Formats: sequence, structure tokens, C-alpha cells
Amino acid sequence: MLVSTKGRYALRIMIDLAQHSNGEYVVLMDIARRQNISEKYLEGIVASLSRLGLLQAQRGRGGGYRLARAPEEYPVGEIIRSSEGHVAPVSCLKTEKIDCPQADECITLPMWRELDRRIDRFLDSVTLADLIHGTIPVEP
Amino acid sequence: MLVSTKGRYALRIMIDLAQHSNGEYVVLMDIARRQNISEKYLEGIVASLSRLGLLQAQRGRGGGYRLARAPEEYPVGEIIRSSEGHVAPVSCLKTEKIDCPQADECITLPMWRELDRRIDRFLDSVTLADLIHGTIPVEP
DNA sequence: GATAAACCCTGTGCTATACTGGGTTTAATC
DNA sequence: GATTAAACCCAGTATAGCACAGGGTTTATC
Repeated sequence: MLVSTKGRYALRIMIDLAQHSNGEYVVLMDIARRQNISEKYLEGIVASLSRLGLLQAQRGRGGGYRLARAPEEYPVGEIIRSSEGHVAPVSCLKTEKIDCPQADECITLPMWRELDRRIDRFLDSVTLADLIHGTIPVEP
Repeated sequence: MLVSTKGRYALRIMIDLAQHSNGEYVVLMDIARRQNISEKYLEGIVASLSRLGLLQAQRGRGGGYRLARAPEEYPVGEIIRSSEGHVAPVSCLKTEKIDCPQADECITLPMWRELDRRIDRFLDSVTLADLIHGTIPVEP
């Protein structure tokens, strides 16, 4: 699978926040309940998003999480990469530097690279706001 | 990972056959040695390809495998699907019929569908011959 | 000081992946 | 007709990542 639950849940968290917060902090348990996902599992995902600055966290009573930007400013690709690293269609492209000893003569590598580029480009062309408004760019 | 070794090896088998056969049968062990992949593992992959008609198999002495069509007639997507089933970017799209109870209200589903379409379209736009000749379609 | 939240660290069951081994059938060749 | 060389078949297995669960610690509010 290209995108696991981590990335999918990350998206749902961001959508939930966009829809249920108006600038104030939202408690993680509320998100978990609404999305009906285990709070414990979300904890780790939210930690990544917060560490990378996509979310603002507030500790202590009255705390919670909120978006750091407007929904239009979040490319879906960034959200997914933040929660599960670079999405690669094949394991050869997982790391930036390709460690396969046969990479030079590999005849399929250019195709994987192009596929990777297209996936990234598409995911980065969709924003959180697009998801909420249902305005996904569709290829003819 | 979207495409595992199964699909990647399948591709390499097909390329190897296109390059090292001239209509005659090629022994699996030769492919395994050239590609330096375990013959035993290839066995299962070749079985799928043969069962689905992408390869012709000949048993007994002097037997082996050969392509069933010209390289231009093989979309990469077909080769990959034949060896590992439908490639889906998210588990929600693994089966044709979506069994998620929240599918109706799922706000992200249209995006995954479009991504899936684009991946399929790209992989089906590249042929075995394209790989061999290095003529991969590149998006501007 | 009680409370309610985020934070942190670790363990665990499950499933898919990437193989490995051994035996059976089929078809040429000696 | 025996030998040989190939595809075929039917499992078993080790590892790794995924999807959680538990329990405790820190931080801020009331």
C-alpha cells in the first residue's frame, strides 16, 4: 500500500480540525471519538504533525490542537509525508540516495521515478480546502 | 509500498525475455541467474504470468518460457496487475466493492479514486517496448 | 492542590512479504 | 524404455512493518 492508515488518519485529523475548530484548541479525544479511531494511535500521528509545525499544540487543561495555517495552505502531500515519510511507489525510491548496486543499468528506474513524480505532484496539487469543498482536480 | 518485488520481478522477467529470446523458449534458471533473483521465488511469479496468458510455457526437456506477444503489446500496468493484483494507493480501494461503512460520507475517497486512476493510466501508457527503448512518457 | 490535557516510552498480536525445500508431471534425448 | 531436464505443485518459515494498547510523566488551568 502506498499510503497506510497513518497518512489517512493524519488527513482525517486535519479535516476534523478544519471543520470543528474556529481557532480554538480541540482535544484529541474529541477527534478520536468523532472519527472513531483509537486515541492512543492518533497520539503518535499528531505528534509528528505537531513536531513538523502543521499543527499547534497546547498542553495542560484547556489545551488541545489546532491548525497552524488556513486549509488552503495545506497540500495533501505534505500532510501525508509528515505522518509517514516520503511516499514511494517502489522500495528502490524510499531513500533519496538509491543504494541498489544495479541502479545504473536498471531499465525500469526511470519509469518509477516518473510515477513517483506524478504521484507527488498530484497529492501536492490537492489542498485540505479542496477536500472539504469537494474540488478535486480531475484528469480528462 | 505500491508495487512490491513481485511486480518488479515480473517486469524484469518480461524484459529479460524480450531481450534474450527470439521466439524460442528460455529456461527459468537462466533468467534467475541473469537477473540474480532466486529461481524458486520467480517460479510463483512466472506461474501467474503464464496462467493469465502473458507468457507461453513449455514443459519437459527443451522447454521454458517465452513472450506471448510483441513487447509493444504489453502495458506495464497489465504485467504488474498480473503478478500482484490491482495496485491500490490505499487499502480502501483494494477490492472493487468498497466495504468501508463510512464510504458515503468519506471526504477523501474521491481523491484516492483519482489518484488510483492516474496511477493506472500512467502504468498502462508505458509498454514493455518503451522500457527497453527508454521512451518513457514524461510530464512537462 | 486537584484536574485535564498533551507528551513519552515500551510491548504485542497480526499480516504480508520474500523467500526455501521437496516432491510430481511432462516431454525430449540416449 | 530409461534418463534427463524442464515446468509445475504444495507446502513451510523468518522477518518486518502495521495497527494498535498500557501506563506513566509533564504542563497548564481552575
